Amino acid sequence: MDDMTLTRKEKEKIRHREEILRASLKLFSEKGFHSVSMQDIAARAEFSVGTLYNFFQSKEQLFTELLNNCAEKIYQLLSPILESEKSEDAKLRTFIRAHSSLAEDNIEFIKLYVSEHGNLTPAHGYIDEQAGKVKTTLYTQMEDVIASGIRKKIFRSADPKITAQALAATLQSFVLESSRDFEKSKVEEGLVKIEQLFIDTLLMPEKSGND
Amino acid sequence: MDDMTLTRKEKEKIRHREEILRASLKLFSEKGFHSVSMQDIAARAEFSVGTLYNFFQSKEQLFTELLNNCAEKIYQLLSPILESEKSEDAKLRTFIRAHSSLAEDNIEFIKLYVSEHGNLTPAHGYIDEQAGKVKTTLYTQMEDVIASGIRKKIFRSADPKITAQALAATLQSFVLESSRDFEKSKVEEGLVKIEQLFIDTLLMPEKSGND
Amino acid sequence: MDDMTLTRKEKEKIRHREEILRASLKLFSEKGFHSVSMQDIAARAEFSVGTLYNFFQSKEQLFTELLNNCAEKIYQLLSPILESEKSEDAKLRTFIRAHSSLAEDNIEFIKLYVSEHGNLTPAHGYIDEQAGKVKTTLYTQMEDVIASGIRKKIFRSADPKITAQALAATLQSFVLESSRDFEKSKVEEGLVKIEQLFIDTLLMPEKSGND
Amino acid sequence: MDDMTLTRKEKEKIRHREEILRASLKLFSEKGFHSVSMQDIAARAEFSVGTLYNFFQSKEQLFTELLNNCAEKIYQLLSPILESEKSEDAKLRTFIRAHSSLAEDNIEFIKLYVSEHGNLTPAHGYIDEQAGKVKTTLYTQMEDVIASGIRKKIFRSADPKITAQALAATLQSFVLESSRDFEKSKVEEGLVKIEQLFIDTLLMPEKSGND
DNA sequence: CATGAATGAGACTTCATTCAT
DNA sequence: CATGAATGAAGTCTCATTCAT
Repeated sequence: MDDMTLTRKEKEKIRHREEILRASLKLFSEKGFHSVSMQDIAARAEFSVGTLYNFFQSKEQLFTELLNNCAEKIYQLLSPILESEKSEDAKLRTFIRAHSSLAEDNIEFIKLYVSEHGNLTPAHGYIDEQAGKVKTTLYTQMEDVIASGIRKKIFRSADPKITAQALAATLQSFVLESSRDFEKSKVEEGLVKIEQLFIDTLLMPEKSGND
Repeated sequence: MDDMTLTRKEKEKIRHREEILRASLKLFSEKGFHSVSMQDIAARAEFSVGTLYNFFQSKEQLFTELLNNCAEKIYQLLSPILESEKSEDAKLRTFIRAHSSLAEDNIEFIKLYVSEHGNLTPAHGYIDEQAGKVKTTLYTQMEDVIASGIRKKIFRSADPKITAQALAATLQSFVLESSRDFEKSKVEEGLVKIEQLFIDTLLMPEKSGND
Repeated sequence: MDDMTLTRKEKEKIRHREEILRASLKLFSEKGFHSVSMQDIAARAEFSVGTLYNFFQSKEQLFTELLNNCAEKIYQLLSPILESEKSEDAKLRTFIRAHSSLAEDNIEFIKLYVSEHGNLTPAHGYIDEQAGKVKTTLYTQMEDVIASGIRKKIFRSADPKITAQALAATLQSFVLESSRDFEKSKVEEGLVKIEQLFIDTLLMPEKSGND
Repeated sequence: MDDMTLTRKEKEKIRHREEILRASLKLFSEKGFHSVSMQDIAARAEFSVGTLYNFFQSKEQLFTELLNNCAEKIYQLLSPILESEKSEDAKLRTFIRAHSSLAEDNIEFIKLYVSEHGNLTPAHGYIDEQAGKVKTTLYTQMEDVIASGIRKKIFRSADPKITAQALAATLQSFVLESSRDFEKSKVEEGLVKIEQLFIDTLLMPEKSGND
């Protein structure tokens, strides 16, 4: 019982913390970092301002936490796909299609990420390591998959780095656009086209019969 | 004489306005909209705060003006290329390579545009019509060129909309990255690779000479 | 047994109270009243904030209590010296030398006392009666000793009040300075000089052996 | 005329700055640094809070400025006395008596200085150089005067450092006490007694007939 | 049109205090 | 008596904007 009491309190604390994070995410993704005040967050989370500071050292730290969560979720979704045991073209196809659920589940995360992307660019000094590392890691993994596919003659010769960047940029642009008014079927349709555009043209000509 | 005096005054007025815009652009592109104060701009432009308000109604309007200029310049550079009389593949190749000088000359514009891209998204209500229109127009023109190329069997079959978006996203991502520390030869090298990636693979197989 | 339990509990209560006071003293003397939060004290005392309020009505009351303890300790040390049966000059010499151990043992008390001396001046309304009374009492006792010494022709004629104030001010200034980095031998050396300065010159000329 | 206009504006600015300083001094000396808010100062100075920050970078800097002024004024009053061409005993007598006008004119300065003396002690890291330097300089000058007097056999042998410290502490204590309710005649009376206590007893016995 | 001192709303953050457990 | 999460008033400081000169 004593144990339970303790657990209950701790559970509450975690729940409260998550409520704050949820409220923050919503607001930040809607209006951007600078246009949301701690008072706004407090009001939306139905806590007092002071309580926010019992959980997070500062507004910036709260935002960073959010970014980290975002990056981590995306990483957990996408990285395993690129690290799987499938063939290179299958990996990339799955990778592309995974952006559908990513767009569906994490619209706010994506908005958040993009909403302050400018100000969080290395150029301005900000950007937290975690988010940056995730991005770099995913890019590298994409490159590796493409390079590996080329070595195995699954793909025709191309620059892996640029190809990875192009695919990533396209997907990001598409997902962001989709997040404006999400519609599952349309998104999947678009992703199929991206798949065709990138993967089919990458495949070696002799590898006929794709789709 | 009265006429001359007026003209001289007016010229000066225009020059002052441009000086303010130049100072603003520099600062906004360096630190982002919210981290630059009107006092900062006044100091950099070597005018008083009051003078800024003689030229622009508000900080936001000044920023919007800047965005418009940015969009307009980019439009003036890129649109003629897509509207020219060359063949579709030549247009796209030129279009892509034009991003080199774009990156060189308008690094600040680009940083500016991206730096507040999030907060200026339709979702937030901001974004000025002009900049939005430019983007839409360019996209449409790209689509048209691609569609036209496909119709003429210069390009193989592909979704023009998605292809345009992919190319645009890739170029934007690349130019932005290049703007961190610009180096002409590297940028051109990269653009050639983008050209290969997109154009060469779009070309009909019988069009020989693609890798 | 009930009695024992109660006593044990009460002993613990007192111990807890003293632990809080000890932690407070340390912090207040280091950083001053306004730069120490109840949270700081709670952390250092290894109690919760709420517990602090079970012992003390408010932060100010806690501080006042500390001042009282401080004054009381000093009083217990110094007053008996002035009230002893020795000759007047011996009393003053002992009084002066006692400031060595006072500086040694109560550096924190002294820092505390001085650290907020300004804000606790009658002019500001604060200062607790106890501490004020102690000061007044000691001053009066010093005066009395000096006056008595003069009456007995041990000391030459001088204004007892001013002399007492001068001696007190000098000692306070010296002890405070010593508390910055205490070194026993240096302190004692200084006190000897103060003794020479004040007592030897107070002694009647026929009292030989003064310098 | 153009010149006059400029001067008028600048004079106004200086006047405003001084008004803020005056208001701050009053409040700080009454309640101490931490118990006075910038709002308080703004209200008393009849300016807005923002205006305060047009003149001073921070609350602390405003306070420091005040301390500097204080220290400088005291230095300008006292240092010349110790540096004058008079005999050593005359210098010290004049020095002591000068504390009368010091107490009269600068009660607030003194309260200010003492009001936060604790928190501005080196121990806490604060204290501005200027004020510290003034104190050190005056102490050194006092020491020099005393040492010189001893060398010239005007004063009998004594430790110059401790004697200087004792005199300074006594005067400070006395002036502070006097500042509670200033009464010129009483203050001068007290200073005469301090003079007798310190100077007369310092004089060589054979130098009879003083006072 | 130029100036820049003045404004004051509003942002972030701290902390003494309370209260339910 | 112990706990510590929650509170919210209050403090410092910033900055877009105004207006008298």
